[in-house]
Amino acid sequence: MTPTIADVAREAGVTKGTVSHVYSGHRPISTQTKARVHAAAEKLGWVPNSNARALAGHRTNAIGLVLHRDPSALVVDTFFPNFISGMQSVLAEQQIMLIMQVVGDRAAEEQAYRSMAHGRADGVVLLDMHLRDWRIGFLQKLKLPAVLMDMPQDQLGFTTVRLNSAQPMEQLIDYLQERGHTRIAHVSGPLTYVHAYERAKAYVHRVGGSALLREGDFTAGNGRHLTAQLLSMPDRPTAIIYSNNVMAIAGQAYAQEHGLVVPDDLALAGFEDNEICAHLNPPLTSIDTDPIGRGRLVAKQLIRTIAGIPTESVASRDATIKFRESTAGQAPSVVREVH
Amino acid sequence: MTPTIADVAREAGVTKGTVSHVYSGHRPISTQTKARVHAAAEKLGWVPNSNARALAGHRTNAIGLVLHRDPSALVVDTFFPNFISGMQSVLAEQQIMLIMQVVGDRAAEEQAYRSMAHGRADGVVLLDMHLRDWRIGFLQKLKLPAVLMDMPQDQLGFTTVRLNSAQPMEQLIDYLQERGHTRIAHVSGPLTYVHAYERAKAYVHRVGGSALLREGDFTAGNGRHLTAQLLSMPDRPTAIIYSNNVMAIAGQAYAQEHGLVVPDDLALAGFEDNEICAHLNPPLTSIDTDPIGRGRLVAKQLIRTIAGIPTESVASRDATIKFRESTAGQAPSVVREVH
DNA sequence: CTGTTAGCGCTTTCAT
DNA sequence: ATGAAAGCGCTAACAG
Repeated sequence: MTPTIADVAREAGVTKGTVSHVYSGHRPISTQTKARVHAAAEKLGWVPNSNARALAGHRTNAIGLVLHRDPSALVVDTFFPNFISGMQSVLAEQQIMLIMQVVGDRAAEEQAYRSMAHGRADGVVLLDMHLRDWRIGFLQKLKLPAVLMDMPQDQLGFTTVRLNSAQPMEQLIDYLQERGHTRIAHVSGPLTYVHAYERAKAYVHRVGGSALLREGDFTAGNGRHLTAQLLSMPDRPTAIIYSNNVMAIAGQAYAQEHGLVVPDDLALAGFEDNEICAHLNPPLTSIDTDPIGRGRLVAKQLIRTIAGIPTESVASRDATIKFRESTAGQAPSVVREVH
Repeated sequence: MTPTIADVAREAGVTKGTVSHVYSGHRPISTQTKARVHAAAEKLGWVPNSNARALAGHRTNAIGLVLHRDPSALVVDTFFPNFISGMQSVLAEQQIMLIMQVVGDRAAEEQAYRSMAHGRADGVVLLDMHLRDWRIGFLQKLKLPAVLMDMPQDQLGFTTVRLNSAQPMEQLIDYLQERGHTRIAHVSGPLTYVHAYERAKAYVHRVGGSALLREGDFTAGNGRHLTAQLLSMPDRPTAIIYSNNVMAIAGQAYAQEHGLVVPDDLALAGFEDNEICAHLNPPLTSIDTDPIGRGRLVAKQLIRTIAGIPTESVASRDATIKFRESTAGQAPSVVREVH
C-alpha cells in the first residue's frame, strides 16, 4: 500500500500530529524533528492524501472553474489557455489544484457548482459574466467563495478583478480619429456578456452620434458576415474595431478578397492580442488584455478570499494596444466602394 | 451545517449503510426504502461529500490532465479547448470531474502526478507524448491508470488512442503532386514530440529523395522564419505543409508580403483545422484531426481502464483534409524568386 | 515543543 | 433486504 502519515510518523519516531504540523506549519516544530520527518517522508515517498486532508481539515486546496461552452465559440481565442496558465503560476506555488469542468447546460452547471461547494473546491472563479448573472445568487446560497472576472461593480459581497476596457477602446478611437477616420464601426461580442457590453458602451460613448455598432458572436463566420454588411453600406466605415481577434481576422480577409487594401482603404483592429495577429498580412493591430496577468490576479484574489482575508476588488493592468500595420497611415481620402 | 449521510439516514428511518447502497446500487434495496431515502435526501438537499467518498471508497471520480507548458506555445492552437470539451461530454454523463494542472518544470509535473495518484484522480490522460517518455515509467511506478494520446505502440501496458497521421499527410502530398508540385517542403513541430515526428516521418517517406524538412516549434514567429528560409533557397519549394495552422498562417503572411500569390506561386497547408483557417485570404487548406472526437474516445478508454475492463488501444477517426483555396490550382510553371 | 485522541462523511465487511 | 460497526488518512483540539 501507499504509505500513510502513520508510517511516516513511525519512521520518524514522532506522532501523526507532529507530521501533520510539519507540513501545515500550523505550529512551531524543532528543526531536528522537522528534518527527521522530511527524511522519513522522502524515504517512504509519502504524499499526503488530499481527500483525508479535505475531510478532516475542511480545506480541499483546490479551486474550480466552470465553463459554459455555449455555441462552441468562446474558447476560440487564446484568452483561455493564457488565463489558466496565469492562474496556475500562482496556484502551483501554494499546491492548489485547478478543477475545471465544461458544461453544456444550466442544470449541469448548477450541478458542477454544487459538487464543488460540497468538498471539491474551496472557491471558484467566474468568467464571462452576464449583466444580471444567476450564478451570483446561486453561489451565495451555496456559500461558495468566488471571484468574478470583469464585473463592473461588486455583487453581493463578491469581489472582482476588473479590466478597464473603456481605456483601450477610447485610445484606439482617438488614434483612428487623429488619422482622419470619421466612420469607425464596432463589431461587438454578444452584448449580454459584460465584457462585450462594456467595450460597446465605451465605443458608443466615444464616437457619439456616428456610432455604427453591430452585435457579433465572436466567431469568424459571423465576423465575416458583419464585415460584409458594414462594407456594403452606402457610406461605409473606413475603420472597424472588433471585440475579438477571430472576428477581426475574418474581417480582414473579407475586405482583402473584395479588393480593399488594408490599411489604405480600411483600417482594422481587434481585442485580445495573440501571436497570430503579428504574423498576418498585414499585421493586425490588437489590444493586449494581459490574460496571464489577470489570471494571476484572480488566483491571488481568490486565495485571499478563501483565507477569509478582507479583500477589495482590484483593477488589472491596463490593456496595451499593439499598433500594427492594419491601422497605420491616414484614412482614405477617396472611399472606395465594395462589390 | 450541510447535511450528511447520517442526517439523511435518520430522516428516512434507515442506517447510513442503506443510504450509501441506495446511491451506489451495490446491493438490492426495496423500492419503498429507496423512495424514502430519495425523498429524505431531496428534502435535506444532501449531496454526497466527494472527499469522504474517495477516502472510504478508494474512488475519486475524477481524472487528471497535466499540461507541461513549455515554450508558451503548444496551447496556441484550438486543439486543446476542443479536446477537453470532447472529454467532458463523456465525463459529465458519469459525473466524473476533470482535474487539470499546468506545470512549468519536471519537478512540478512529477508532484502533480503523485498528488493525483494519491487520491486526487483515478487516472490520467497523457498528451504530447515524446518518443521515449519518462512519464510512462513514472506512472507505472505510481500505479496510476492512464491512457496515452497518439503513441505509435502500447507502452508497459498503457493503451493509447491513436490518430493515423500518415494517411492525411500522404493524401495531401498526393494531391499536391497530382497538381504538378515536385518541391514540397514540410515545416514540422519539435521532432521529440511523437505527433510531430510521425507526421514528419510520413512526409519523408512519401516524398522520398526530394524531402525538404525543417523542424519548427509550432509558433508563428518560427513558422515565419522557416518559411523565409525555405523560400530563399535557390530551388525553392512550391508547396509547404506545416505541422500546425499557426505556423501555416504566419507562412502565408510572409509569402504574401514578399509578393507571392497563394496558391499560384506557392501552395500552403497546415495540420489542425480551425475556424480561422476558413476565413483567411485565401482560405487555408488544413487537416481536421477531430480533437473533440478524440477527446471523447480517450475519456471512454480511460473510464474503461479505471474500471479494470481489459482494453485495447483504439484508432480514432481518420483525419479529413479541408481542401481550400491555398492549395487550389496547379503548381507554378515559372517559379518566381523571392526577395 | 510534542503526544493523544476524537472525529471529518462515507463505504464496506460482517451479521442478522 | 437491512443493521451495526470498523475503518479510510488526516487535522485539530486538548493535554502536557
